[in-house]
Amino acid sequence: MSASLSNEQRHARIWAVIKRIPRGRVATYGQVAAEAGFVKQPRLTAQALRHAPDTLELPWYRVINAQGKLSFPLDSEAYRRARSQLEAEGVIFVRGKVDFEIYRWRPRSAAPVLD
DNA sequence: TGCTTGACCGACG
DNA sequence: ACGTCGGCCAAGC
Repeated sequence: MSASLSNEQRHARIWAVIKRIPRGRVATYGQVAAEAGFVKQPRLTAQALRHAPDTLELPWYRVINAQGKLSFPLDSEAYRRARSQLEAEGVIFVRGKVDFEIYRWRPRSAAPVLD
């Protein structure tokens, strides 16, 4: 990816991807980063989320880690809010984990490859 | 400027 | 099913 991209631009691209995650689906930090053009940089997604203004009203709770779990302490307010939001959208947790086979967001490829 | 810290991830033991 | 380790890279101090 371009190295001359400002962090603000990076965050903006990541926020744009997060906004595309539909109700009742989830995406991993790594998936979001890759979708935004930053392969193998899941931490950029975490960072973009930390810096996201509330006014954006991002569906932050739809971004979970690659283990299918929420990246918050079980006893935290963030965990409770994210989990109840997801459950309200129909996402089922089994032993604290979400089943990617069912709930993973599968965006349509923007550039279909034909051979 | 250099070192530590993350809302992370995949490989390995 | 864990815990550890290295890779990753911007922020904060």
